[in-house]
Amino acid sequence: MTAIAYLMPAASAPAAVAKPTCAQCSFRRLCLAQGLDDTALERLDGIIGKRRRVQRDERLYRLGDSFDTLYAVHFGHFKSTHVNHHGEQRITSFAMSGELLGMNAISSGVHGEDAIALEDGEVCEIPYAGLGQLLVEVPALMQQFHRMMSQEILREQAAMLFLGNMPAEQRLATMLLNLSSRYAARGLSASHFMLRMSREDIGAYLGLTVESISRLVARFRNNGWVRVAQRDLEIIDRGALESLVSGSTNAPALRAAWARYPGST
Amino acid sequence: MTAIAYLMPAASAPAAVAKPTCAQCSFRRLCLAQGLDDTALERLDGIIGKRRRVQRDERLYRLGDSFDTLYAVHFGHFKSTHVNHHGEQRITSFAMSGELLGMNAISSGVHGEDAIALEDGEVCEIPYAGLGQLLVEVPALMQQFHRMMSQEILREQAAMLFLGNMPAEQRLATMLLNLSSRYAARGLSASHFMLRMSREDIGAYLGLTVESISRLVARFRNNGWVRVAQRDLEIIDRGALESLVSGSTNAPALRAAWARYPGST
DNA sequence: CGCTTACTTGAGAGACTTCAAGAGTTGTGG
DNA sequence: CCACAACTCTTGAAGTCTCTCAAGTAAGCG
Repeated sequence: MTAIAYLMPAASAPAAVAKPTCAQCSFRRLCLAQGLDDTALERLDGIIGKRRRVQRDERLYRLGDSFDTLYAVHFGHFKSTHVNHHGEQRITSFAMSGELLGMNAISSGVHGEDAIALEDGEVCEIPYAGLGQLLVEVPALMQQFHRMMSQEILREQAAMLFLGNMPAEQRLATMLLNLSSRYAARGLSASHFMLRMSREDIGAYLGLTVESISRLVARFRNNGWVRVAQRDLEIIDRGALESLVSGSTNAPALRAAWARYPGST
Repeated sequence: MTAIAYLMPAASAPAAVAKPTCAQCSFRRLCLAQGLDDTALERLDGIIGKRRRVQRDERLYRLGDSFDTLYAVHFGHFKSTHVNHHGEQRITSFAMSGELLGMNAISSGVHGEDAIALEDGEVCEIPYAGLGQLLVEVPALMQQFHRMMSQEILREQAAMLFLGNMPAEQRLATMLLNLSSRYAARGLSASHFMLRMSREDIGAYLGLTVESISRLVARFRNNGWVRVAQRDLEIIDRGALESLVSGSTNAPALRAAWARYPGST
């Protein structure tokens, strides 16, 4: 699993982690801890149950599980999936370091999807009850929590826009640029990264078939826009991808939406 | 504008409204006020700026407007729209009584869409700063606010699922059933209601063209599933619509998602 | 090294869109 | 109250994009 190294900064790499804290975490400014002072950070650490290791393909929670804790991704990637009668999988989001999983279960108290690890990873367990208590006492934390919920709404809306609107080429370009900016926000390369998900997963997210994704990737490569070897992807001609996205159907809205996405540059 | 009467209960009908309060509001249990005791209700009323009348086609806010207040729909319908370079409109949601508008602007402080009245209506202005203050003091209100944000995420996800997945027929059926259950939750008929939006708006929401919507509506009518005269719609064969939605691609997830939607029966 | 899983590529079919008119409604001014 | 204009909606025919079906190839894993 060398792939993990891509998203695991040196600081948090050691196999035997002492007792990680939000204060030390390199993804602090992308997460709930954003904008908190030292005292507040300590209190947040206080309610975080534990850092939980998860293996590839392990489910963080399943459809129907009762909700009582939010998960902040420490490292690794996750997908949120729905499965239909035909056994087909549809993915509503991919989560990476600093992002929160489970917020959509607050209203009902029950998870409406599966959260599955795309690779070995680690999450911070944040008991929702404890968080609620802390929000009242730490206004900055409440503000940040609301920002993150709001951002999640924006994300889904941006996804709605491209699913309902864009031709396949633009959907893929949009996704690649989105991944790129999120990696950049994490101090990683914006132009060269590993796709953590299969072609099938990409299709399940973009509303396309595996075959279409495969053909699109080939086209992007043939056009000289990207260099691809399996899941290793390098963006060669970012401008081409950008103009593909923005020259088209509803680009302004989309770009505006993605621009507000956590981690965009 | 006789159409308004459909969503304006007798209690709130008088032209000269004295001083409406959350306590009196018939949509209380669908809105932020849900679960609050009398004292809390009064405090919520205290921060609500005013009830603002809006006319058909009026914009509650526009793309780029700075965000400082949330809007609760008192009566009337609204659409949230994005416009692209080509002048095409895409709709991310339709809002009706008791639903909150503007939550997606919390993260950036700027509205990323236009909210447009589909008919004359009224909204309650909820200053976000004041609300933040009150959330700290009224735990039940904070809980309810989080539930509403969470529900909004679920809504967009459900929309994502059908946009990326379902053929046109199922999208329309899903939307009609969703409207139906939301009206039912408001004490209105689940089987007979007015479509507040144009065919074009429906298309802009479902990711289809006006022509497709028109053909679909005709097909539904010819199949004896609905009776339609302009925007007056009556569901004749609910079972047919339901089996269309659930017999298909990703029904379970979708139904689960819609089931958690505010107002589902 | 063989098996399973993931990805690629081709050809034909189907669904929705686009383009083009035409019909029905609604609103307005004489 | 009617007539005309402006929308909104409907319907048809051709075109396009993506899917489905069907192999075939490459990679990962025991």
